[in-house]
Amino acid sequence: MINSAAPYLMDSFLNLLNPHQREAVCHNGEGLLVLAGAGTGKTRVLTSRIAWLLSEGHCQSRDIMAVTFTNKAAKEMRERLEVMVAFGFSGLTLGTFHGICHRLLRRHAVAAGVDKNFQIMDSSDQLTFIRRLLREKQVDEKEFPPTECRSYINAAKENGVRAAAAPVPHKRAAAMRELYSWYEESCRREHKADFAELLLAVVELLRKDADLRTHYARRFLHILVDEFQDTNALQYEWLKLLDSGDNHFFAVGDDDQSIYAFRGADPGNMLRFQEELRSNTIVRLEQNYRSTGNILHAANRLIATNHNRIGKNLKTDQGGGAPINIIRATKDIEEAANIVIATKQLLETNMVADEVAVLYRTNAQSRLLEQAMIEYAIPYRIYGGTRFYERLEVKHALAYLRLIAGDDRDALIRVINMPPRGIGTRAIEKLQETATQMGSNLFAALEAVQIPKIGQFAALLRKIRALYASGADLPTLARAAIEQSGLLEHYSAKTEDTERAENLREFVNGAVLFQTSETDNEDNSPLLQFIANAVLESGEAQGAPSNAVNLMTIHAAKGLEFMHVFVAGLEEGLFPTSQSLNSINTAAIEEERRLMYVALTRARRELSLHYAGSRQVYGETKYLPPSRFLNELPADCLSTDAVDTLATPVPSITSVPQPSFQRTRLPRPPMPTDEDNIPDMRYRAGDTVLHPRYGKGVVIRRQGNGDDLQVQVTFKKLGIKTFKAALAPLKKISG
DNA sequence: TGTGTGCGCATTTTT
DNA sequence: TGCGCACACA
Repeated sequence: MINSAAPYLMDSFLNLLNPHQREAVCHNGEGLLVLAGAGTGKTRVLTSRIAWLLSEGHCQSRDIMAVTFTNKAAKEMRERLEVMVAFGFSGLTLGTFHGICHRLLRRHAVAAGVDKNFQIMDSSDQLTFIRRLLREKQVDEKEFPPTECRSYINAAKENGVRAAAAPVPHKRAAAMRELYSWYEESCRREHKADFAELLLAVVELLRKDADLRTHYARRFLHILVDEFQDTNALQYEWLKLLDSGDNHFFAVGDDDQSIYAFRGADPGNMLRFQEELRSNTIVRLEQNYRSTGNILHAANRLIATNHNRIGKNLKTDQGGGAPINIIRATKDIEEAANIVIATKQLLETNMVADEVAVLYRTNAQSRLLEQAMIEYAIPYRIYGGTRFYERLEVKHALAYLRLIAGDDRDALIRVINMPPRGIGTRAIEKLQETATQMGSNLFAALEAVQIPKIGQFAALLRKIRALYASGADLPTLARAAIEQSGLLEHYSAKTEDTERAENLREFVNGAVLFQTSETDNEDNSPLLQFIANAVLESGEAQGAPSNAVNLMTIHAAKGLEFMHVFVAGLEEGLFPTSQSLNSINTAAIEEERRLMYVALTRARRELSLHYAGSRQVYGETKYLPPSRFLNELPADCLSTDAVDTLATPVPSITSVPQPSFQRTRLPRPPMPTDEDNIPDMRYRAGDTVLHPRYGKGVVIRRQGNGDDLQVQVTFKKLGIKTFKAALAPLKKISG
């Protein structure tokens, strides 16, 4: 059967690959781990692999599953495949972990014990849900902050653990577990699923249903996983459950780019994968097609400082290129100005704005940069804003659709008075009481309660639900949701809200588009699919000017590349963050270093690294020394200015390395409860200390250990003083 | 019911 | 320092 790329076409694609890439693409053994460095063509390898499998007749498209983390990555793979696989690849399972599990869960809802019409909660929906639950159970939100509860629940789920099985090491954990248990119960009762639930429910289903597991494990002869270093315990278990014993796993990842360990991602899964999923070969992709020699050299050297890594070295055929700049500013505002002025000069020499990026560690840093961009009239775009389906007005519109689809309590509360129709807290309380008296839910009470305005709302609800029952299509429903509800009118009336009204119209456009392009011909209604899609794929952040300088966190920059990259805020306490410096676990600082590695490897041609002598942090002026990462770069790829800059002692920590702690491989060492247990932790760079005579100062450097520990403290007026930590009358104020 | 005020908080966040 | 959220008020 011809279902794939014509052979001659495939040959031409194979010819584009280097020997290592080809080795991976044409791998014939069982499993394969591809260690793909930054800019080494990993997407090309993944897509070529699929094209090769099909063209060589190893399998049909329906036998392949390719999993990514982001919708963007899935989309990119799909687009590239469309070019490569001439005869199409319908039947191929390609999507995110969550997207694929979502489909499985809908298909096997009954077997999994969930309602077929379950609704997905995004993280903000989840928080609202938890808040309501806490209120219902009369739990003090001060004592159990909803966000902490959410983290607890998500972390448990991502480790594959239900409330019933959650460990209780201490009293608080017992309380958390009970909360988790209530949460599970409420989710079940109200047909809600959070993100992690999509995976956990499928994992549990596969755990218990051997037939189903065998079915899928046999079906997917080839399972390809992108960004394997980012998999968490639950995702890994899911993959393992799909192991039939003789299907083929193809994992692509880079442990050096693991920057989501803080969220439960475990790069150790790469090694586990090798052992447990029959991959006795690693193919290393080290030929980099992105950056100049200097940039790669710097990145290689920096990351070599990390102990806990599989190990690889990027190389390039390009020359050294421009040396890396390191630029010191006296203060943060000046740093922003330096970057923006340099950007302006680049643009004047015909650099395309899109090809310039300013990267930073924390979102808070974007403010000064943004101001400077405005001041110098440079078009810019900040990534990380509110995405389309996360916008307030769009969430309202979506809530109306949810109400059409079924009894959704949170959706009801959200829009019962949106647009305002005179239903206040008092009325809602009454509604709630009625529901309790009836021994039923809010929706039953809606029809029973004797409040005219609620009666009107109930009528509205009946009307749009009737529309659905009569078979109205998705765009009609979307239009009804914003028009009959009065939402559109409400936002159109306010001149300052024209953008919101515009977004609501865009919402309807989205529905029209979804209706026509809808590829997922499962047995679910387009309405449910549309809602789920909105949550799982909440869309681009914003449509800023098309050609603009890119401002984003380093996390957001992963996977992207730019001709010229500025990295801002390279200071101890900011990057690496003070939290990572204070951590007794070296894993934290290693993750920061990987983040730096990601930042460096975004640049194709030029790289400028910036730091400031002082910075406003939460209204306080902090004097932070330059980041250790700057000192970890080899001098021979830096500009001479850069070397001088680093050598200038302002406040200097030049080449004195921070005391490196013994690298233990303990997964999670116990957190210290009392700082005094570990005297070395008393003073860290960036800490604010109080001296009886000199006043407030900031620790900029520490040397030695135990009783010999010396700290250098910079005082606003007196400058830098050195103290013996054991003797000095210093008191730590913050850090 | 919408508006104001003040408190508390403040890495990173693919789904 | 700046904001987002919770609560108090008119």
